[in-house]
Order: sequence, then structure tokens, then C-alpha cells
Amino acid sequence: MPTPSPKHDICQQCWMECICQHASQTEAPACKPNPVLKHTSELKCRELLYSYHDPLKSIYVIKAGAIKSFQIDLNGQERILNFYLPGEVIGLEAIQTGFYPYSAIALSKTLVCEIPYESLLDYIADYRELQRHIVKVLGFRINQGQYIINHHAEQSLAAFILDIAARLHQEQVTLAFELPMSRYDIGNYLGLAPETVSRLFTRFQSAGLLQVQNKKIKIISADKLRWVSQEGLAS
Amino acid sequence: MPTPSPKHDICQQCWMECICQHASQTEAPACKPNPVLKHTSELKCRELLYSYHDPLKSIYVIKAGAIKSFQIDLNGQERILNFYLPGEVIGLEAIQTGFYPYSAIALSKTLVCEIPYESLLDYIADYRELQRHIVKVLGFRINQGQYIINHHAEQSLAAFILDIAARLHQEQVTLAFELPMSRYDIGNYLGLAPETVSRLFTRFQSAGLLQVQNKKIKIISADKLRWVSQEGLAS
DNA sequence: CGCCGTATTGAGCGCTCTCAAGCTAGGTGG
DNA sequence: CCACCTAGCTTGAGAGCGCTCAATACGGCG
Repeated sequence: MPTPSPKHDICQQCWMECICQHASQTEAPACKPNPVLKHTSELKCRELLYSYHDPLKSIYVIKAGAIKSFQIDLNGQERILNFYLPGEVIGLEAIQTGFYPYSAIALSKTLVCEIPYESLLDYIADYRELQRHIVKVLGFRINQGQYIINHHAEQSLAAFILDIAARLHQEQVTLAFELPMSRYDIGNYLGLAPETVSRLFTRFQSAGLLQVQNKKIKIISADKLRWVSQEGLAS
Repeated sequence: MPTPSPKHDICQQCWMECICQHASQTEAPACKPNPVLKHTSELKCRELLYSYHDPLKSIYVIKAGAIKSFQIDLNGQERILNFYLPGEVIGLEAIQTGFYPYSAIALSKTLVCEIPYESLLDYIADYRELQRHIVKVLGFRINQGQYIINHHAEQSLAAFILDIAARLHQEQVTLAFELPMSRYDIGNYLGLAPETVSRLFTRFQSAGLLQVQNKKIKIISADKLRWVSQEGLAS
């Protein structure tokens, strides 16, 4: 049995898939371009997708790779706001003001689909079910990243690992995966020193919660990790 | 010159005002009830608006008072997720799953307008400009609460005070206001011990940033506060 | 006026940061 | 193919911020 084409594979987990499909099928199929999807482009590692305060033209869906969003504070220090993984939408944060409130940069070779914001709003205006989908997409983003407000570093990191694992595999926590970001990035995002992140990985490994080899993570006990994310590593 | 009616005053700063107005004016004016706004109700101090995992029926707009959202962790400890101030919308977090992901409780006597979720979506489906407004409301919520990820307690609290001040007065930082929540609530929300919050208020006062008397806050230097929220209180 | 919940203040300890030194891995050039 | 080189990761020792526990002060409400 042949596996689905790569393109299809990638799009199955995409938050915009239903709208993108709808647009490409409903409109004059072949002659007109898809009114929602502008094009897909590839970013090199460390290439900027957009910069702080650029005007909102498009939102983007990550197809492969990963992106981090960050600001630079008065000291010139980077402050990471979020990570965006395959299937997720980046750029919605600009809706409030019309300008991106952060810079976005690729963490590795990254594929993104560009969706012009105005075209999207115009297009969904005529389709009630697509409106509801967009509201869902926004509703999802509202709930992200709540776990950062943990008092203890162990809790933050355990919750972070579970979150990334779930997002990389669409809600099913799978055993093995590769972290798209560095220890420095994790620490910056969680408000921890990179050394602390490193030490915790070692302790998590000793405690039999997971196996670590550089960026390769293998979750041994998701249940124990979940426990640690709530109660801390008391042992 | 007569002052505007209290009702009007309260509604001017409401995120849903334009939709609520649109609905009450467009539909058969007097005979039919407003299809978007169900009714306004008053909560006593500590009265629940809804509980964790209740199904999403309505979203609510705060007209007066304040509400906090919280979860109870495995230890039975409260964890505060957010505060909702007059003019703001609560309940959008339930869009993702269809269930409220937290309990919501009034911090004082609180007035809320109930907007049934399905009616709202049905109503805006026919009005392009209202769709855009809802997208903006959701876009606004996406950006809230980013400042919590500060490494130092001073920064977190300074940013928190500025945020509350701005939200209580619609973007213009005004000098004097009253905190709707306790020291315990602030600490819980920011991931700090209530004693630390108290000590910081004292230090902020000594440093001439603000005046504190219990829940009454008077900002002396918003600029310095802004500085502290980024750089810390080095003096 | 007295009570109770909330806020303040103090002392000591522990977690996490900082600074600094090895270590590992992947990439480059000879 | 191997030695080097660099960036990122790991590990260690000491210092400081913020937590915990505890006592006191305040303030609103009956």
C-alpha cells in the first residue's frame, strides 16, 4: 500500500487545511490561484520570517521546521515569547494592533505557507463554517503557554516537555522526538538559566522520567512527567 | 450639562459594545429582544460565574467589579490564571474545547452581560464588519499576560501594576486606582509569595515609584515603573 | 468595640543564578 | 581520513533572591 504523498502528510495536521482546501476546490479549480494561500516558501536556519513592528500582511502556517518569536529588551537581551511547530499558525498576535509585536526567526530549515490576512477575512465572510473555524483557531491560541507560571523550575520544564511532545504529534504524547530549540532558548522562554535546564535534564534522566541525548528526547514515563509538572520532583 | 446615563458610561468601554448596539438597532427595535445580549446579572463577592469544565454556553462582558479565573491543582492549591476587568470579555478560553478550562469567581460585587456563544456566531455570520471585530477581540486576548515570564519579582510586579492601571482606564495610565484583588491573588498570579508582593510594594513606595495604602495605588512615576519592569530596581 | 481576614515585617534557609571550567559533537580544511 | 575548531552542552562552586514560618499591625464589618 503506498503511503500518502509528503505534501498531503504535512497538510493533514495543518490548522488551516480545511480553509485552504475549501478555497482551492470551491473557486474556479485550475485557472485561478488559491485565493487564500499565496505561496509556500522555505526559510534557512536563522532566517527572519518578519521583524518587530512590521505591518501585518499575512499569517503563516509552519509546514516543517520550527520558528521562535522574540523581542529585544532595553539591555539588548533577547526574550523569547513563543515557539511555533509544524501545523501551527504564526502571526495572529499582530491582529490587535496591525503590527507584529515581535520578530520571528527560523530555528532550522523551515517551510511556511503564507496566507494574506485580508484575503482570508474576505474569503471566510461568505462561509459560516469557515468563520467558526477561524474563531476556533484563535480560541486555541488564547490558551497556549499557561504552564510557564510555575514556581519551581522542575515543574516548568516538565510541563514544557509534555507540551512540545504533544504539539509535535498532535495531542498524542509519543515517546521519542527531537527538540527544535537549544537549551538557551528553552531557558530564555521559561525564565531559567540554560545551566538550570541542563541540570534538570540530567536529573530527569536519573529519575527515569526520560532519556536525553543532546536534542533527542525519549519520554520514559509521561505519567511521572505529568506528576512532576504539578507536584515537583520530590524524590 | 447632564452627565451621560450610568448605563451608557459603562458600555462605552465595552469590547462588545459595537456588536451589542448593532444587534439592538438592526433587529425589530422594540418588540424583539436583543439577539446577542441575553441579560445582565449581578454577582455577589465570591460568587461563581461558572465552574471548571462547565460546557460553554455564553461568554460574558464585565460591566463593573472584577473576576478572577483559577484552577485547583492536585494538592488542592488554587492557581490563578487571569483577571478580568470592566469592559473585558471572559469565557473565550472555552472556545477551544467547548468547556471552560477554569472556574471564574467574582472578586467583589460584579456586573456581567451574558452573550450566548451560538447566537453571537449566528448573528455575526451576516455582517462582515462584525466578524472582523470578533477576530480583533480574540486577537487582543492572544497577547495578554506576556509579562509574567520575568526573571525578577520586581519586574513582574511593576509590569503587573502598569498592566492593571492601563486596563482599568483603557490604555491611558492614570495616576490613582484601586486594585481589585488581594496581595495573595497577585502573588499567586505572578508566581510570587504574598509576602514578597507586600515587601515589593513597600520598596516601590520607598523608591518613589508609587504610593500604596492597602488596595489604593497612586502611581507617582509611570516612567520609572516602566524602567523597573524592564531593568529591575537597581538602586 | 471587638473580631477576623488581610497586610506588613522579620529571620533563616534553599533553590536557582552567575561565573568559570571541561566536554561533546558536528563541520571544515589540509 | 584525520586533526582541528567552534558552538553548544554539561558540570561544579559560591552568592543572592525569594520562599517559609512566625509574629505583629491594620482595617472593615458586625
